Amino acid sequence: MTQEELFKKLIAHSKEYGFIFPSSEIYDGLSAVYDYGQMGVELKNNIKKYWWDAMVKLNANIVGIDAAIFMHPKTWEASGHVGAFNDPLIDNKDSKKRYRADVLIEDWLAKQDEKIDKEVDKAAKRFGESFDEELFRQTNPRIAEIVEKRAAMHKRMVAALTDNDLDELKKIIEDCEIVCPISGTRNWTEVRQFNLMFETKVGSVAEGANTIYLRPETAQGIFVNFLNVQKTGRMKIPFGIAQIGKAFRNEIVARQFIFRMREFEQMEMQFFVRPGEEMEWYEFWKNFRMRWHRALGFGDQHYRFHDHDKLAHYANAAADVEYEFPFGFKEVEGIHSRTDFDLGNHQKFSGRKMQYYDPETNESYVPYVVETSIGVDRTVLQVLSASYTEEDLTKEGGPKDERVVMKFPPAVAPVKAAVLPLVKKDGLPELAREIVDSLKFDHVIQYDEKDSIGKRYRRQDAIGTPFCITVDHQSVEDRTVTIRHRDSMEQERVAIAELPGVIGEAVSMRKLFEKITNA
RNA sequence: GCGGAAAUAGCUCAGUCGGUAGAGCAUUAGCUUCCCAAGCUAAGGGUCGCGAGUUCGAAUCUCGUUUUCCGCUCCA
Repeated sequence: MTQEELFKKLIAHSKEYGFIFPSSEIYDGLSAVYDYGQMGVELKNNIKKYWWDAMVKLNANIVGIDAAIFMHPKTWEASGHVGAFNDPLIDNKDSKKRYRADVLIEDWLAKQDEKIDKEVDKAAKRFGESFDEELFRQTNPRIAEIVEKRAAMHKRMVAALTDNDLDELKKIIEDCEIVCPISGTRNWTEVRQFNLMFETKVGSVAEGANTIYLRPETAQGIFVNFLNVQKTGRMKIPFGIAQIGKAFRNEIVARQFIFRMREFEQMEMQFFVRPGEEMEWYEFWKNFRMRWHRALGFGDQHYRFHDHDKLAHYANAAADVEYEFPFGFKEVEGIHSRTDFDLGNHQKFSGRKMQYYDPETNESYVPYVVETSIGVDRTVLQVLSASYTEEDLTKEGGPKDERVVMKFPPAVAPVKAAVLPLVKKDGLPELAREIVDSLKFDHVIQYDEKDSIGKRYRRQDAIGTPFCITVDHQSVEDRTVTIRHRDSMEQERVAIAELPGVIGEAVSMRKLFEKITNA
């Protein structure tokens, strides 16, 4: 089976068993937006809990917050999001190259100047010493024509950029007969605005409401609260602030299932350090985060670091944690050394001091920041694709038999156990219900009495339930049951009284945390 | 965004030459009581992605459109 086929099967499986649905499917769906179903939400919540506890509980110097999605518009000026991503873009359909529409027009304007200079040069050669350049420029009809058209186009461009009139920009490109420098054709797409941030209005639209944005990253909610948390929590540097929340980016191309969505969830931690100590903390968090990933037990060889050569405007070091998806190694998490870029800019834009008084060094300074930023949805996809397993169970000479198993780590599995009466009579269902009641306060438990026991095991395999508790006739007599293990399909007999302890231990996140901290 | 492919029941798919929409699995109810799917009976479930056009008549032909997948492109 190719990786591509595997990925398609994973997407189909995710929908069929209630993990992930296309958004608004009855209306044909909405491109690159997905909903989590009854299984998906459990898996996702467990992954978030695994992250939150690993960051906030295991590290005494990290606390959490939950900032609003709406933020003051100035936030995005300070962060650099407003300025950097507002360009009108146009594609050439033949060369498939993308250009800034205003740059294309400006290049054309520059070319007109060159044309004029050429005419002047030609004339200068022709007339020799008697040549009056000024007079020539003013009187030559060919030059006059170029100058007039150039001026008209320039005026139109300025107006179009001011009014943000994208159709007019396209018309100017057509009227100037601008060709693609690579393909040499005039086969252009429409001009589009490439602003990554979603806009909305606050207050009455009629009374000149303010434009605000859906946050394109959660990090800024932490930076603007830096002083609040530091002061009220009596935090001493180095310390971190963690947050899980939604962010929104209007990607032009959003694809690969839930890998790149326009609405997505991030788990971010900003770690504030003394300037000059950022590189050792950068290394610390790279390693800590890698251990978090590897503790899930999917195989260390499927994870790697990718160090960035080209750095973003805010960073002085950056690395990705990549996982080997069916479609190749892809970024799941980023660890960035963000310097004092964000706090420094907020200080500049807000006029408030974003500084920390360090009692050890007796100095005030803007802290440096090391960020760990992981995509929740990408991690869900990572866990889904790592867990998806097809097994051939065909016995010698028997009929063909296969099963699909989601081999989730028990700690993140959506359903922890299913309680199954072997038959639907003789008091077995009643005893099974009693067992469900004894476990349901601590775990998500399913009860199923429909169809043969083998079929029920397969249904639980498909949603990755690690344990099936089977109630048989012996159970009624001696109050024991069998636990059937998902991966080995082997069974062991356990007293009903021991079930809460056995299941609780097996699905606990404790073992994962120990792997992270003991390394 | 460009190019290619696809879309029929929850899933996998069939549907001939344009002539009243089908199967298997799944689901629900009942029977069966069997520790690793596919035993029996019955039932429910379809705007054939959507919108136009051609036609006496369109799941089928044409155009447009939406969504998905693949390649390119993009991705602080």
